[in-house]
Amino acid sequence: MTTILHLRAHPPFNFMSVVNSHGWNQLAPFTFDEATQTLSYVLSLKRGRVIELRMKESPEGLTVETEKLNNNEQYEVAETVSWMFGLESDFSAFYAAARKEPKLAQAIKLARGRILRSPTLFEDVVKTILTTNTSWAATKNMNLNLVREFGLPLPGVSEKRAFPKPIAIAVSSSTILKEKTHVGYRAQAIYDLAVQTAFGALELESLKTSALSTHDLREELLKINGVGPYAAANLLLILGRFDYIPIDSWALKLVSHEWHRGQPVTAKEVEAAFEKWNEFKGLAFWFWDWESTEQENKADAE
DNA sequence: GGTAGACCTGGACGC
DNA sequence: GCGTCCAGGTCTACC
Repeated sequence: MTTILHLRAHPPFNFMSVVNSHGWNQLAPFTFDEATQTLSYVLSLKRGRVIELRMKESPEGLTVETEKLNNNEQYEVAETVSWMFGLESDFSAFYAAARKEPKLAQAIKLARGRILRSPTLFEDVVKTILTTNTSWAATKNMNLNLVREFGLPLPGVSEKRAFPKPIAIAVSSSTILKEKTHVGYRAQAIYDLAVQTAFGALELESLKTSALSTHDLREELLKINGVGPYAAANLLLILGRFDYIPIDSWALKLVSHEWHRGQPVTAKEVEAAFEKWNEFKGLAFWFWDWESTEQENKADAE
């Protein structure tokens, strides 16, 4: 027996634009099946039951197929998936501002703007820390180790596991975390975050609906060990605040090729390039059509 | 406020 | 197969 939930999205909505909004779909416990265009996620419900969600596009939003659920569980899953996909988000103001910018035409056409989230901010902060100072391959590996070693298994399918609850990491130690997951020096930051979250010293999840200004919210994120300017900006994007740009080495390269003929640029020059987009700065950067510039450069070189 | 160096993993490369 | 080098953000100490 299965349960199928039909969830409506604030239009316009494009399922694949959310799935491909960043690399989260490649990080456990997410998996994406190209053949069926299905995004799966192993979810640990509040009462501890572990289920697998299989999400697909539908005419009005998306459908979620999972094991047979009771009414409370159905409500929890609907709320969780709505948060993960930002189903209630409205990007009309961004699209209006972007209408005259050819480099954002694709963003409007494909209803880009939503950024795939994890069910909890704890998971998104941990994953963001795992993206810092390393390659994408190492990020995927460290995250997979974390899920394998500390996540609860899906009943009957032990190789599929949910993302670890903070308490699962908090009752361990940073040394064990480091040994088992190969997260290196990041172990202390992840362990501290798990302890603070598990024992109530840090109300991380409340930041999802915080009334703080973006500046103050950023300050709160920067207080987390392991979260610097790049990670904070990335997390703000996930939280639906777009006033900051996550400037990493890749961002410097993109801006360098877009406006500075490949010459080295600084973070300030990246900021300056998107200054006019104000509260949509992060969105304009994230969904800018960088590819067309790369193609133009290639054509010029030939 | 700006800069240098340490932190750790994994991929690329040379032998 | 092994060793070396390098890329990648954050933090801390120092100027």
